Amino acid sequence: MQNYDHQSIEAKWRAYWKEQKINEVVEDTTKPKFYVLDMFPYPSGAGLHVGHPLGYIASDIFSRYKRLRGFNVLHPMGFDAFGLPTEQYAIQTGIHPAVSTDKNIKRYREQMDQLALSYDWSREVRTCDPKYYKWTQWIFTQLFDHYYDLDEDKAIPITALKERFEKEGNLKVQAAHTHANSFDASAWQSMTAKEQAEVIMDYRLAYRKIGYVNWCEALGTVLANDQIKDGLSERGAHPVEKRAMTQWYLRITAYAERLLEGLEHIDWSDALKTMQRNWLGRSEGASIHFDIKDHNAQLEIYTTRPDTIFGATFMVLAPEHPLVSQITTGDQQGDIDEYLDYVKSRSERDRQSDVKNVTGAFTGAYALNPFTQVEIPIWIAEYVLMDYGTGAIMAVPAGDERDHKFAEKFDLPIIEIIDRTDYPNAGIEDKVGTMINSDFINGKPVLEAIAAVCQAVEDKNMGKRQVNFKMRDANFSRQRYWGEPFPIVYDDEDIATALPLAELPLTLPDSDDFQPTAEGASPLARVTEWVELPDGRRRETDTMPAVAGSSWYYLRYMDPGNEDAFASKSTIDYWQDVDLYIGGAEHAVSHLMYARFWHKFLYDLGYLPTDEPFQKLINQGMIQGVIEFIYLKKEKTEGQHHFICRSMASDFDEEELVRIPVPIEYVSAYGTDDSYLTTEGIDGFIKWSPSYKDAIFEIPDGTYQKGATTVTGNQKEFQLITHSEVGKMSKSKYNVINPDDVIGQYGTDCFRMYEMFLGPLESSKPWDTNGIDGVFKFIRRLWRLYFDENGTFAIDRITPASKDELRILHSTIKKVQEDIERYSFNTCVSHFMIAVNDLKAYEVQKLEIAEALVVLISPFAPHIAEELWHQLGHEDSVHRAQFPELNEDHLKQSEITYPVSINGKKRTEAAFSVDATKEEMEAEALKLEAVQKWIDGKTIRKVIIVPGRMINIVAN
RNA sequence: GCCGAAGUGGCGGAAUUGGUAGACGCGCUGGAUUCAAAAUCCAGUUCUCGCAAGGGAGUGUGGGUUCGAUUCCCACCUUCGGUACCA
Repeated sequence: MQNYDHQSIEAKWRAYWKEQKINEVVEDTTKPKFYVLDMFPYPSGAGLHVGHPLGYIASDIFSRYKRLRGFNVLHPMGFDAFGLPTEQYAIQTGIHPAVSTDKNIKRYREQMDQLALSYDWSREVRTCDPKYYKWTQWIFTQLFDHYYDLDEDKAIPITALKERFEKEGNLKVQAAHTHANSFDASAWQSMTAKEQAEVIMDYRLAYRKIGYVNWCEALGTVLANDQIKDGLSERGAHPVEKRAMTQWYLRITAYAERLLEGLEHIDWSDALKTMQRNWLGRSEGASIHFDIKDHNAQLEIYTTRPDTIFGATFMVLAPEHPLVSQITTGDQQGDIDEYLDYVKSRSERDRQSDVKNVTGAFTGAYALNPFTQVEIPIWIAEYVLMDYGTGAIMAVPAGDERDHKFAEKFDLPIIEIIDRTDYPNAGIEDKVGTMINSDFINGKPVLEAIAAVCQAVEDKNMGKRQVNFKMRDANFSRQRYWGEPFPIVYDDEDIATALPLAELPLTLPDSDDFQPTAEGASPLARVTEWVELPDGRRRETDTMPAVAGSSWYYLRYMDPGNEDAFASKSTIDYWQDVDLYIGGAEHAVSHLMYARFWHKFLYDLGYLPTDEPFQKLINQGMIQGVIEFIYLKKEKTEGQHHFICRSMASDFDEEELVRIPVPIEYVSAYGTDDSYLTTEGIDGFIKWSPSYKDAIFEIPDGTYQKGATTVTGNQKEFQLITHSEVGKMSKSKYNVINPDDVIGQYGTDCFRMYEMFLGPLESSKPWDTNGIDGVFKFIRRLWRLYFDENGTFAIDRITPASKDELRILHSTIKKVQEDIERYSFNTCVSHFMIAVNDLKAYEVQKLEIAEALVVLISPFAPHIAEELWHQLGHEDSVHRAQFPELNEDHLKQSEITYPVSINGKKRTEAAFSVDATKEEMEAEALKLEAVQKWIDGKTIRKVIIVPGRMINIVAN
């Protein structure tokens, strides 16, 4: 009997598809479009592991399915090729990032091809390619040359803003900005060019300002907030400190409201939307001005609880607040200076790791409650952050937990302002209860009180209602080599200008020194012939972060070769936006937020027809690995490392042992509860890690050292039990499973179907090769449906399919179609198994059934489907076929078997004709022997019959 | 702490609108085929009582709604993910 030979068949069809350019797609207005996108990978040196392809396979199945349904499908892939790891690798090895990037991409490409992912590679993009980053730079120049007008609620050219300043100053301009002062037309006209440039800078959507940045000394660069974990750099776990630097920023906050609102109209998971909402962190409240006793300056605070103003017993400024130096009194100067020193000495990590500890110092100054003129002492404390709100708060110990702790520690008064006797379970920050001790709002419920105070604040000109967002403008500067250079030059007055399109791309100059300079400037600063222009101007030396290139790559796929635009109007009008986007949840905030921001910006400029880039988004789960550890005693035995069996670990205190990860190839029964090392496994481990070559390995029955066993018990085989843990697949845990190995053994079709069969796309699960045999068997069984026992292709082309065969086929069509549409690929695989198991009852398959089944399965197992399709006599590819049409008539049955329950518990079954009436069924059901037995001696209260579903008899 | 998701056999998981809980696969048990093995095929497999027929229990825990709850409501527990002095 001829068995399915995946090696030769898969290779044959991959070559055929390549030659036929079957995956290339062009705009075709006669067909509806569908855009399926994967998050493009960062090509790391490690290659793909079995976890990466999960999303790629799912999106590929969906793409192939949509093609069979007559859609013109755009399904591209590219590489997010700028970034820190490649540069770190270059620093360590001297290999130029461009060289290692090329090599890594080549490897990724091979692995992806092996998975038979139907990407149109003629559309590949790489963010590090000058032809690509020309347009990344161009979008940056557009951000630089626009500001956000709040009246128009969109981005407007800076030239229009200059004209308004010329005519009327900035008094009436409603715009997103960071400029502190107001000026009229004459003030504007009397400014120097440099002063004007500085004002304009504060309005640009891409702007420069001094900011406190996360500086990582060891990496020599600024890090974004999401590159920091627990106060240490995500990469390398180096300490991070705050440092003031002039940096480029993108004014994403201008789009905060639209980024929030847009979430209402896209089909993303609630979990993801909530994450974005939390990140945006919208809050409604009021900003209120407090006079300062004996000072001209006013103190502006932001609060979400203006109703609690009569309970404000002290004010707190952030230590960096500019007023601190002005208002501190002579006798408090010492305290304040001491506290500021303390704050400076604390790293980001200290601040985060001990939030319970309350600290602060008194300035000696007093603010005046704007309603009552009561004097309120002004303190400074770490817990108030300079870059949120106004960097200052009114502290209400009775209404805020942190304020309460602070008041207790420094013995400040606490005034109860809300009577919550009607709400015994409410917390002190809940917006329920009735105001007390609160002047004109006494007796009002909290929500009314908030409104009343807001109104009074505005009426009396003490401040205004205000909406705040937690999200900050993003730092867009990196002091690195391997990124897009900023298309910006400075003149001798340090006025920044963007390069015109004609001068783009500004290519990254070649260099072989990737270390940042001692002052923390980018390595580009060393390339003086590049930095210094002949006319005396100089270039920006920072580069853009990795998020730049990934914020718009999905648009470039529409028209990747275009040299005159990031994509032509006609291709954008055709492809519109992404219909389905699949990728990991690790990009839930930064990448997806930035892409949405850039998309909305380009929409404002009229380049895009829609204002959201990704209509449907799915986060695929992670495929985890099992990490195997062995226990090492911290204390050496007779100068030797001493490992012990897991079964002995409970005899020791936790502090006495360390867990050492072991590469999984040495472990027997890998992934099971009782995985262990044999003496061969130990030998392998020692060879791999020679520092343990003389180590002692102890099990309850004996020891193993330097190749010799001392077994005291009667155990036949030496088994050192390991400790298993599920975790991320990672090089450092030595638990990476390479898809190439699995594919080599089982074939791509099997691998694809097995990854889908593992479970729902969105849930994380550990990789387990054990189950793959089931899918492998299924594929061979599928193959055998088409061959007789002599291995000859055998299909009945004459006999029409029976009713039963048609029912099997059409129920499979129905289920597969429905399940693909709801991205439930694991259940599709089950349905295929059921179909093949059912059809096996027929010795020879009928043509009609055989053909439809091949098409149905082709998105999942493209190679075997293509082979069978050609064996069936087709010249063209199965991937150009049509999805079989569902005919519900074949699913209709003349009889339905009903479960019959008594009091909700199923007791028996009974078959009824589909057109039996309820009355007939009820009468028949009551006559059933099994029913009689259960209702004997009881009264029938009710009989419930749901047609097509079930029968329930209620009796007692 | 807050927000989100999820808890179903020995294991991965299924049950789409409240309607036969455990599809499909792994594993396991027994059998057929074979000189033997691989491969393949057949039967069984939630737990529990019982030789069987047939009972009882059962979807994290406790309650509720309903003729009927894995599904809806309330409270709690656990796990995972995100986030954190955000005023």
